[in-house]
Amino acid sequence: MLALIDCNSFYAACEQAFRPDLKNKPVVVLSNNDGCIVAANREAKALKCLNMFDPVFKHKSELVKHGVTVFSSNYALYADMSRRVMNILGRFSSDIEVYSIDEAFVDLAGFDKSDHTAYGTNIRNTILKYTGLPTGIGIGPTKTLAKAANKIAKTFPQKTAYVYSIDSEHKRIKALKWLQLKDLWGIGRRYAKKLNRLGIYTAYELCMLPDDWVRNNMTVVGLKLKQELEGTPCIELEQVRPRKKAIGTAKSFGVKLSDYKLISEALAYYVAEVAEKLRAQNSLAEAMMVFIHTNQFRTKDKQYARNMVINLPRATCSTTELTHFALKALKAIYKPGYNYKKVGVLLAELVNENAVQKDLFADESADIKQRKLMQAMDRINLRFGKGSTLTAACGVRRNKWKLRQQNLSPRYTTSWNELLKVA
DNA sequence: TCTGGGGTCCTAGGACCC
DNA sequence: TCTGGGGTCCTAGGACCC
Repeated sequence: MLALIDCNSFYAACEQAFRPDLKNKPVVVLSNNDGCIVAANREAKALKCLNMFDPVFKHKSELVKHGVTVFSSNYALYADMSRRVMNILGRFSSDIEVYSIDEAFVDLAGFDKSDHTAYGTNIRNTILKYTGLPTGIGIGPTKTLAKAANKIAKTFPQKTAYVYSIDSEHKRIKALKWLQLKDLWGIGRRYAKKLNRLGIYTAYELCMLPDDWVRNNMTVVGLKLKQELEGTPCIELEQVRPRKKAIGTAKSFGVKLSDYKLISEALAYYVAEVAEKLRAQNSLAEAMMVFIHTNQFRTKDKQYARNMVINLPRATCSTTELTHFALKALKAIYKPGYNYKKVGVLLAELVNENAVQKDLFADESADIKQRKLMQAMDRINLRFGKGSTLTAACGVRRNKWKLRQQNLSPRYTTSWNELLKVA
């Protein structure tokens, strides 16, 4: 049996954990640049008028009217709270897959069958006690059924107390008949629509379809999903996160930008970010894509979007080397006279640093020096905070292009200067 | 005025190899 | 009239996840 532990309204709950005054009050969290609503707690969802991913400016008046507290995204806080939750899970089982920032699969093999729900409740109570974060826990024989059980746990809290286990054939059938296709893990908008047109609305009805049909119309991914719903595990627990195959970043500017120098400084900063992630997973990049575009929502503005792929002359993880090529690409695709909204970089063709063929004629001493420099930078930034050391190409005018974050909460758990004050 | 960001996997078809 | 057989690699597009 597998358990899926998932934090309820994770971002909003992280904010509330340090703001007891907001208990039982509506809270939403916004995307980068305070653009869209990306998280809402139960109280905020109950207002109905706040659609997830709607731009926040469309809801200004409702937010004020209902006294909703609004936060900018505080990823330093969420990442640290996530780490704490995962550490707690580690006490309960050594077989864990951290699936996303707010959920994890836990293998319950070896635990007493009759006690899965009690065990889940124990996990839930421990996380709540140590972090202040409420969770929902679903238990089932496959990942997909654990996901489904989780959905049931969260939908019927009065009946389940946020823990539900699909541990009998009877419960499995009942769950499948209740589960709407659109709520299934692995069924997105497209497939839901397609199946609905054929008169198929529940997970149970999906399972009634012949395997061949599912295979032909929904690829092997759909077939695996069906078999998982039937109780046959097809999706393995991935305890070790595989290395990423691509690492990218692209953030909208807080304001529209036209100036080449400013855009290049933002790009250099993003390159430093992705290069640090690249080194953290011991990979090198063999290719890079740089792109830039204007704001498609400003229909009156002239629009422009372009990208450029560069095959790097050799695999590298050096920020300075990557910056050099990124700026070269930007120079090639930048056109003056546009209001730009976003610039981004994607590192691709990532290879393990130990599996790379070296240049037979290269001067190794320069590489070693460069490697040490990067290690020093990474250590300084880890200890003294993001951006403590940067390349000169990043400039000193971050405030000209950085994210808009007007309702940012303190980094309560990761910065000495921002600790929670108790009066 | 203001509209997110970061990923993965699968398939079909074309180009190419021997 | 008849035109092989067995493969790999790449890409664009479509689907999905959080």
